[in-house]
Amino acid sequence: MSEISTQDSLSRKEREKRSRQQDILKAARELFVSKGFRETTLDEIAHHAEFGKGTLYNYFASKEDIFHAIIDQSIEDSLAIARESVEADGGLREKLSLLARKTIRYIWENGELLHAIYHELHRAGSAEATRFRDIIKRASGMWGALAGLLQKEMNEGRIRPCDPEQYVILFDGMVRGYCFKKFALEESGSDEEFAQAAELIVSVFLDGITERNSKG
Amino acid sequence: MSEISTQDSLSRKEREKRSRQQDILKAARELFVSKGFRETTLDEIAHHAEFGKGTLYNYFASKEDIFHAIIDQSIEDSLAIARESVEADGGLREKLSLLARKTIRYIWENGELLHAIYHELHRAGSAEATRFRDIIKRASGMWGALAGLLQKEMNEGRIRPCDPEQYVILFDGMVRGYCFKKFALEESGSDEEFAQAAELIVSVFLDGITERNSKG
Amino acid sequence: MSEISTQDSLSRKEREKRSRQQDILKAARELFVSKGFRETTLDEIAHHAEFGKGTLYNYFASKEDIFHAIIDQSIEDSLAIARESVEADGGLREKLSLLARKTIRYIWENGELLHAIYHELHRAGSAEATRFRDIIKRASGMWGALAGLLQKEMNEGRIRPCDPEQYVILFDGMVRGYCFKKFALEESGSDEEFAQAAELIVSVFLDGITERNSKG
Amino acid sequence: MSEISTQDSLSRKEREKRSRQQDILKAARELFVSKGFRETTLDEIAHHAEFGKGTLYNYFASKEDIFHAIIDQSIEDSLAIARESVEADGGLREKLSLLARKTIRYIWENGELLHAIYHELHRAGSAEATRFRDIIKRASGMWGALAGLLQKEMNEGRIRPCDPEQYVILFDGMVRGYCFKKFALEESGSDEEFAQAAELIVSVFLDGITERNSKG
DNA sequence: AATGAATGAGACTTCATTCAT
DNA sequence: TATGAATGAAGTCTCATTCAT
Repeated sequence: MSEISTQDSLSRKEREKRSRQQDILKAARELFVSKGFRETTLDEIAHHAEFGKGTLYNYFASKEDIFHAIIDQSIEDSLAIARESVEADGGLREKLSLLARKTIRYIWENGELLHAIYHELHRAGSAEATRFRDIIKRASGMWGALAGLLQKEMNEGRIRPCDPEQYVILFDGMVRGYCFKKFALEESGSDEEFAQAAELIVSVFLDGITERNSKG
Repeated sequence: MSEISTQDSLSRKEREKRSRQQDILKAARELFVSKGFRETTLDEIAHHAEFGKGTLYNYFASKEDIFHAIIDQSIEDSLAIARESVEADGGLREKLSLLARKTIRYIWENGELLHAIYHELHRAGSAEATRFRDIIKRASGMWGALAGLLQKEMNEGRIRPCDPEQYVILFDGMVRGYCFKKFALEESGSDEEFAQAAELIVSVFLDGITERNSKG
Repeated sequence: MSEISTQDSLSRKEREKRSRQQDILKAARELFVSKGFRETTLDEIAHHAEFGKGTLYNYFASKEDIFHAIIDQSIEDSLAIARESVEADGGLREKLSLLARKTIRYIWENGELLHAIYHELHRAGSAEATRFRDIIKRASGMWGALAGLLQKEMNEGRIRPCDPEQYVILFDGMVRGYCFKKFALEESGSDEEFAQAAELIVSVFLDGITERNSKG
Repeated sequence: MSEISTQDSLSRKEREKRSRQQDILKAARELFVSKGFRETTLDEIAHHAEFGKGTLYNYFASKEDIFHAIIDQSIEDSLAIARESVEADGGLREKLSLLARKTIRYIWENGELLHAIYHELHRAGSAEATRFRDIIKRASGMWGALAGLLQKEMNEGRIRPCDPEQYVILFDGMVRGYCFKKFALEESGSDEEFAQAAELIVSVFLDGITERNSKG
């Protein structure tokens, strides 16, 4: 009995701990999204999370630790988007289109956070290489499912043979290129607009920009 | 005659000042490239430039000023690459190919700096918006020449009608997407490799990835 | 009951905060008195207050803020002296005499601080004019009570009609003139000496220096 | 001959040196008057004097030295004012009146400089005591002539017996008190206004503020 | 477990002074 | 003699982290 109660207690404690962690991450994420990592102070995070500053250190070892947890979350998000799109109904074009739309929207809503992540990843290139190398690998794996899809199409001769990962990278690049330019210069964006951009990207990706109207 | 000597003297001073500025920029650039802007201290810049800390302030008003000067340089570089590529001999495919190769190489050599710039531009989104908005505009203008090229092709019915700037953005996105993935994960890169990547990008951009062998 | 305990707790915190603020002000005041505002560094204040440098910023927003708090204290002191003297028993001569004695003593004990304040007020003449203009006005208001007293005497024909504030300024000038000269040149001063000076000042103020022995 | 020429040359050099010193002092004084001593940088002085920064060190050993030279000048000015007033035609009342007017005007025109001097003198109280003690003594001596005048009147029974220096201090205090209050709160001042204030001060000094109309 | 006052290293910037030309 | 580029000590302020309560 005491065991069970202890178990329960621990389990409850564990659950509560997770819950508090999530509260903190949520608060931190909101601030990172709007101000960037470097520019957000622990005081702000603590205040926004409605905890004492010291309390944060009961859940995370350092400010960086909080950030890494958020990076993990974000990678999960991206992986989910990729998975959902690949598993959606329809053919390649539809899946790519969905992926592009979802990605654009996600970047739109998390722009600054993604940028902060990007920054931190880069910065790590030299310093804590190993740790971050892993993170990047995981993030890259995000495109694995899509690469698999392309490989299948390739096998069936519907798209040109090539390293499918390369294709994925280029597709991703177009999406991000669009977002960077768009969000750097304009303040507003509508779903409709994003859908149009997604169509253009998919269209260029699949068909290129060369006109092939000819044909007698 | 005394005028000439005066002129010479002034000119020498001016030249020396420029030279020192370049020395400082070079040192700062190297540090920014390897550590990022925020992470580089004035002490480090001064030491690396082999000047006293105070001396830097005879040439630049602030740490930010140094950074802006470097951004300007980099934008000039990029504009030059775009211009050279557009004005090169050959057709659209050759020009795009050249542009891609040059850009990849430039990013390869200046990756961290470009990232630092990108970071700083983003960070400014809210604060000193106006100033940086201008910088981004200038940097974007970089693609104007290329857009003009596409417009011409469009007019002659050789590529699908669309906002040419959009096309440029997607092309640029693919180039940068390739670089990001490549340089984040690998330490080495050869000209040959870059050339292959450039070909792939141009090929996808112009023709898409869909196979069109068939056709009786 | 829990409310009361909460109240107590809050009150204790608040009281402690005030107490620490006073500790810091006391330390700062001592240094300002002996070295002047500009010449006192935050490190010195922190060390003398036996706090870490950063701790000061938990209580005051800036070095200037500390100084302003001290100015406020000093103005309160002066206002209190003026009020007490005016409300003291006795006629005009006795009140003025008391005021002079108290003021001399106060200046004697706080000379350098007052000077530092004076300096800072002056310095502000051009820059943060508005803020300091207010402080000066408040400090000037200090003489309002005395001016009222003179006005009453004037109404009753006992002193020559004139803007009573002007009179107050002149009286104050004599007191400060005495202090400046005295304290600049001599290191010691006794209550007796101060009382004599006060008598002389009041005597000149009320009767002038002209001999009117004549009579019969 | 060579001796004479050398003498001439030295003399010319000496004269030129003095002249340059005066140029520098003039420039520095103008800046000190408008910005205070601490707040004026050597760069500003050099630029305003139209000399190179290093050149200043050929004429003065330090920034402080420049300031001391200006203090000396200012003391000379004050001594001159005192002397002129005492030697002017008329009786005591006229002389005092002239002195008050001249002093008010001088303070009006050199307020910030005088304040800076006052500040520096005070600051020295503890540090370079000896040097400044001398300066203050000299400055005090400024009132010697006036004290002598009062002594004479005293001897002839026209003013109440007392240490004449004390009287001078009080007179001076009234003048400065008026100026402080006036200049701290108002931006403008006319000669007429100053003359009225001077009359009031002299009147209070000589006759006090007590009404003595009556007398049966 | 929760708190937030305390800490102090470290960042950027200023400016009087020096010294090679 | 005149110059001003170079210097670096010193100043104010920030903030991630610790620790006593």
